[in-house]
Amino acid sequence: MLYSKYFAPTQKEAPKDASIVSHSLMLKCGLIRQTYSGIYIWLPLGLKVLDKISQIIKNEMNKSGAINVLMPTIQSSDIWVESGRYDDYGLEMLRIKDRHGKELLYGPTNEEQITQVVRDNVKSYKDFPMNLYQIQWKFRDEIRPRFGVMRGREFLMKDAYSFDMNEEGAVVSYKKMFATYLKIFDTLGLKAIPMQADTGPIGGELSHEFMILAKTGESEVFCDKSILDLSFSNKEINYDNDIEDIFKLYTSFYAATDEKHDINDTRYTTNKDNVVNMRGIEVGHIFSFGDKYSKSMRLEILDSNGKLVNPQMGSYGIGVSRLVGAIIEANHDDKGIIWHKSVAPFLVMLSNMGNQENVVNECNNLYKILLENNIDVLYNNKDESAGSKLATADMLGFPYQINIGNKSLADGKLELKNRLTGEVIMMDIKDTSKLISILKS
RNA sequence: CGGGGAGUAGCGCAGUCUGGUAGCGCAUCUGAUUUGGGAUCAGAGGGUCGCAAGUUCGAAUCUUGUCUCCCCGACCA
Repeated sequence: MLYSKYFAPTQKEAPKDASIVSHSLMLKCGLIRQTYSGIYIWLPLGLKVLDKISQIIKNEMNKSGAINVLMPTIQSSDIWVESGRYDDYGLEMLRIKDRHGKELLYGPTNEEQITQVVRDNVKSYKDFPMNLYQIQWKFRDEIRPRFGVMRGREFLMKDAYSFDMNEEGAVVSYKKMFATYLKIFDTLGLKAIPMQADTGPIGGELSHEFMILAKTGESEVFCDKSILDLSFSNKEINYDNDIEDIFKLYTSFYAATDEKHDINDTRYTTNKDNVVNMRGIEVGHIFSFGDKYSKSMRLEILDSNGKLVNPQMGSYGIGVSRLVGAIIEANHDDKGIIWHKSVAPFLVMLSNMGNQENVVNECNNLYKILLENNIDVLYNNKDESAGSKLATADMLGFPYQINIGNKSLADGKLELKNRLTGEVIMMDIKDTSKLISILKS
């Protein structure tokens, strides 16, 4: 992609409204623009990140056996009346009337909707266990939206819902998601720590929040330092064998949110000195809440004895749009964003460090070769100063930067810079196969 | 909702106290010279000063009302 033909409105100075670094960088780098309080336009660069995160989540969810669906953003109030939450949910729920006076709402979550779908279409225990998920926009009319996309009112969320015939099954489904989440965050290059959490208005008992430790985090958390040393090490999960071990390992350490902090927990009392009090950004939350909705909404399934039972359910959320902010919050320096390869909007920023004919020709050539090799490259061919191009490249923070200028060309070289490590390699400009193998590694 | 701050060009700001024909930096456009850490010169475009009413010969500036945004708190992916 040619930077001059792309739509990435960057700016040197961030709007004064941005109070935290990720928000500021998202505005400066042209990822988002705000339209109203807590509501954002996703510009091309930001949308690319959103899509990449979504794709990673889908891949891992699919591997776990979950099935992708898509439910509408607008829901009927009827099912919420049925579950009893229409009155409970309060002002956070955006209520709308259509032309017939029918009461609708912009979904803040989808337990009711999914329960209805399963109720209307599943009759037998043979279809269970079942886990349905979607990635869809939600709206919660937050009291105070803030921190950019970290607490927007409209936000993109992955929400999954599991259905089991009994509690044992529900626990297995829960642990599956527990492991899947670890894998997802690991793939995104994040250390998200599962912590015992409050269940909130959704209700239930088994509940973990996945927290990214960051100074700007909204919640106070307590966690055993040792859990930070655990590495998921990119391995694939064997869903038949690994689930229990993974769950046991991660829950053997003390980790809890503020509300669940329990100084009498043995994991805490025996290991007090190792437990640190920090702040965290909640990027995922999993619940198991039994028959709360299956009962109130009369979802009944025939078991193997021919008896009708209310299935055990769980719900599992990941804040997809929030993750963009959280990832930046966790990965940046004073020059800009440092994207992890898995979610970087582009892999490479190619810059011509001069407008001399030979420099431009070499850059054009290399650009063509990179495209032919399916390298996701943004080519900054703008007529601006070399310093400006370098600063832009650092700010946008793609994993690699390739710079070609008279200086490097004098030796027939190009400069390959790793944004994360800062390491710079001078490479023979003709040795494109070596370059491509590095970029693809 | 309580407490605090702010609305002037795309972004950052000055001007408001003390009313007198709206300014600076960055960005944008044209031309030239440039290109290894946010270039230089010359020129250009861009504003109903958040909105409304009032006071006044005259309002960005004073008065009243109103809307919006941001920060701290209660709520949450």
